Amino acid sequence: MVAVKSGKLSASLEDYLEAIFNLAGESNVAHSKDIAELLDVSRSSVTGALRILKKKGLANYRPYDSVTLTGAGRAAAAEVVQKHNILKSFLVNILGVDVDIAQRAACKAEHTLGPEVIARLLCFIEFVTRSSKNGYDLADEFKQFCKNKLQDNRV
Amino acid sequence: MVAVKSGKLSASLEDYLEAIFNLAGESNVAHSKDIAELLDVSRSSVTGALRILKKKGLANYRPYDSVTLTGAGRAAAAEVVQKHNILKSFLVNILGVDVDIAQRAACKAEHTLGPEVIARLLCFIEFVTRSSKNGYDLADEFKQFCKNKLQDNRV
DNA sequence: TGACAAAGTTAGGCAAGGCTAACTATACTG
DNA sequence: CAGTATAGTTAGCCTTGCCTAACTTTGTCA
Repeated sequence: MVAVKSGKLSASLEDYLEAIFNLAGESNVAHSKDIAELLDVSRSSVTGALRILKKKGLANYRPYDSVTLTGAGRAAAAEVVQKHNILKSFLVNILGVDVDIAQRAACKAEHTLGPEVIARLLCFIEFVTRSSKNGYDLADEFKQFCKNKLQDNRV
Repeated sequence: MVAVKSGKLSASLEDYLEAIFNLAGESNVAHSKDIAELLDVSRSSVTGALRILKKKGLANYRPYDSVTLTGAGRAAAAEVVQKHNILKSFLVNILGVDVDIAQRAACKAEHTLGPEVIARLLCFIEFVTRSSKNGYDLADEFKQFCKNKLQDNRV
């Protein structure tokens, strides 16, 4: 019974997980300092978060050492990252939202949308991809449509 | 200079505004008790929130009296409500998400998505409506596509 | 090898937002 | 009009999550 699914994680903790996941990459380890910089947070806040993640069985952490994620931690992080990517892809590739704005929006919404919504969003992306292969470029059609509309309304 | 645009509101305060707006309806007034019930929060939390909304010039509030929104408050609330409705409409009518799940998702995401994203989402809804008038029922096509997909993945 | 810089931790504090319990005001009803 | 139920408020507390300042550990290099 290693990986207790201890309830939902806060948005903040998910951010830390995501940061560690992204920083770790191949090497598998992340450093407090980099986490702090990535999340724009003080080093002491990182220390606090790591202790909580450890307690929840999501991170391997010992004072003054670098961090790795446990299996459960990696799974949880991967889920968040996946949500992020799906959201961003939808926003950029289908809605045509500016990349930076989409990035920021995805960073927030990734914590609020449940699996049902994310699954359908992913499905929708596939649907659009499929239809573009079949000769109907929905995203592009929409971009045209949207350009006029948004122009009218000065948004 | 009545309506100071005093920075962004927290998700919590937006929830209170939205609740008051929805409860007020025609009558224009809302009662603490109903706000508390709607938001599933204690009455004392409502009192605290109302004092803040008053301070921000968003609510007309006097102890032991019912609440109304100021012009600025109504505008801010309407914006949140609009985001909510756009999101919910997208989730239900295009993605085919279950109504209750969509409702809950919209309640959260309404606080995190900026005007650029919302504007495009609205535009997308119009786009889909338009194309259905032109004989291509995109939402329905997607529902078919999705049904198979999601079945396969047991989501 | 020892001194210094960089990384990490600890202590203490703050703000937001929620809670319960106890109190006050209001309003309804006999 | 008195008494009680209901609505609203206040006081005091808790949790989350962040901060700064001061301290400790680690690692590097002269």
